[in-house]
Amino acid sequence: MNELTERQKTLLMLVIRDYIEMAQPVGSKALVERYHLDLSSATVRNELSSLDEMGYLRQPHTSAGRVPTEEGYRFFVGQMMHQAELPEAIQHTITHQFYQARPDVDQWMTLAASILAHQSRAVSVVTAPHAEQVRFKHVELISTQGRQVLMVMVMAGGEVSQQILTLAEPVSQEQLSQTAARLNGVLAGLTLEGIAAVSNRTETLDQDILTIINQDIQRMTERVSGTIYTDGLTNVLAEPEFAESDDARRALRIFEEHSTLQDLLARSSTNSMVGGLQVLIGGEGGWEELRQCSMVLARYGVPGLATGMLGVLGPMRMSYARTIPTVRFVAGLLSDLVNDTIAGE
Amino acid sequence: MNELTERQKTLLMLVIRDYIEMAQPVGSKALVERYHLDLSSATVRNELSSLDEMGYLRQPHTSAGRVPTEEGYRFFVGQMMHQAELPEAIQHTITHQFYQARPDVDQWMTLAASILAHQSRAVSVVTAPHAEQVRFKHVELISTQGRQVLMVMVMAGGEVSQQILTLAEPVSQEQLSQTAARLNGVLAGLTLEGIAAVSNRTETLDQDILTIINQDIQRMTERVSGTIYTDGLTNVLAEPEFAESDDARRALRIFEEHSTLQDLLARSSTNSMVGGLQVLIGGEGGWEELRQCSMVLARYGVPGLATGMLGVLGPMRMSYARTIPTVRFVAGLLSDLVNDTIAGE
DNA sequence: TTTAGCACTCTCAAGTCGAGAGTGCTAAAT
DNA sequence: ATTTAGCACTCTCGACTTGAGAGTGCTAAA
Repeated sequence: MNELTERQKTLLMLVIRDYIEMAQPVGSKALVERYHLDLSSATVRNELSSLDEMGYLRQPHTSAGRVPTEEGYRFFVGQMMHQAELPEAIQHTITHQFYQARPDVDQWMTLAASILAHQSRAVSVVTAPHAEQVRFKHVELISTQGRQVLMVMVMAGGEVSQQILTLAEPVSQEQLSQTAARLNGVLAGLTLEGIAAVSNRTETLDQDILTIINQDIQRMTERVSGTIYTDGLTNVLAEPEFAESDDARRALRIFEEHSTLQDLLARSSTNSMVGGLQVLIGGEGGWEELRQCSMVLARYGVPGLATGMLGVLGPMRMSYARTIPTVRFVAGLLSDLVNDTIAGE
Repeated sequence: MNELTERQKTLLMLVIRDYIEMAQPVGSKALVERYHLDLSSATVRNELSSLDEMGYLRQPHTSAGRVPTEEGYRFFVGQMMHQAELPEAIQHTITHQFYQARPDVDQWMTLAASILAHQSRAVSVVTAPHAEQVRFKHVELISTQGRQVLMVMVMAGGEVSQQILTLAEPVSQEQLSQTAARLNGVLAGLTLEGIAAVSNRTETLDQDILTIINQDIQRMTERVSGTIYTDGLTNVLAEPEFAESDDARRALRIFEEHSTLQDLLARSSTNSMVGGLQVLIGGEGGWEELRQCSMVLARYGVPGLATGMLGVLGPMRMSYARTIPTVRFVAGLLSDLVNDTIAGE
């Protein structure tokens, strides 16, 4: 495969930009007119023909305009990656929104998903920060009624798990508080193995709660990512490529079924570093249903302590120019938040 | 408007049932054949013509079959309401799913939404239980790093609110625990007014936290409903009436924008009692975007203490026969759960 | 009161057709 | 050696036509 000339590069960029905007095959004449090129349509035609042969463009049918191939998009994104920076005005707006949101992980995640969806006009996904090494920090037991107890457990990474327990017999709030205090003392900073090793024979109540805690931490340890937040599912419904084919419907279903989505993210996350951006074009990474889609993914957080992923899914001709800088910026912002609130212990 | 004869009722029910299933205008001949009626198509034609005049059916155009009007659907639902009961097998399956879920409100809500969406093959919505009278129960302060503190607050109704505080200066976990204990003592059982009246001059730390608690409880008091959970957004995408028109897209957007949805539910909830089912046909209640849709809504919980809503949104020709019993059953189930875990204090 | 028969209406899918957009190729121009 | 003009050719798309099919309302007979 030969190197591209400067002119070919420019032309290729123009074609793709145009196609992303118009969603229609772009022809030589239209191209010359719209961008006031100092070339005749015939010349452009020749160049497009070369780009076609080299695999960057293709024709939906003889004598239609050109449409980018996956390879074409890949080139486009490659060019875009370096330059694109989110306009300051938008940066400020976004920062401001986080600043005035209630300081709570759940709120932040919802907000991040919402911002990504709006900016990219596509579907967004954000996972809450999750620690590779789940570590006990604090447990609280709150009596609600007779034998019902609300247990709130906080992990070192900041993850919170709550559930409702039913005890064998009613216990007073004083007793519960004492139990919680004892457990907090014994379990502080322990991981799954550490907790499994603790044996506590003094009180049967402690023993019972300990079992629950153990199960809970096991569950959290086994999880590959934090809770998933999505937004913008309805954005892509307007896109022509999603109008009819039920490929689209299946693609969206993936985003509703969080378990599948978790697999998808887990698979992609193996080769993504915090700070780095990953663009999967045409369902790269072998996800059949997403063949017509692209994803822009990033990992955020503090490596080793707590990280999460965020990204955007859209049609292959999504606006990378808007999406890539936004994903990068929000990832940075969330990293800062994680760093400020959770890290540094 | 005259009374309907028995035969007209039967015919009307058949037409609607057929239309719900087939999504196509149903004609006299097809009706006779499909249901082996002991009538000629001409007779049926006359009856349909009457039903047409009475406003239960209408023709999309001359010489097409009949389609139910909103009035028709209303009749259909009225008939259905009493008889329909969820098959025992399904009741067991659902109960079982709740039984083996993790005992946590968040899980229950997600599960309820998922079950409703699956059973009705439409969009579901569930709100977490919310108390009309928000009442303080317990607060916990957990130091995470330097000046960062995680505050977890539990209300009498079982609602939980958490957020991250940034203190003016670092405070030890001991101090935090003492503050929490003091506040728990003073605030126990108080509502918004009660808390506003408390003035606590002993410690500035207590004062600061108290302010936050006050704000937080205010926010929760002002809320009209608990957190919203939805599922099945992609279900209705397959429906023919949602295939093209962007009415559909706007309708779905309502379900993504939780703030709008909250208004919608609030408006509908005024005239709905716990235990009672409400069916809104054709966007009754003046919601323009939902003109082509129907909703089946129910309120669950313990009146006066904590209640929530749940329901299903679908095209007007959704399967009421499946949806109504499911909504009713799940509402009952959630009521029991609320009753078991939260009430009886 | 019900039914058979009939003329009529309207939709829908298939087929036809011309305009328009785009291409590739060739030969002339720079 | 490039670039450009010109031209024949191809393919899509919307407009239009047409015939089959489904359904209706009406009338007259059972």
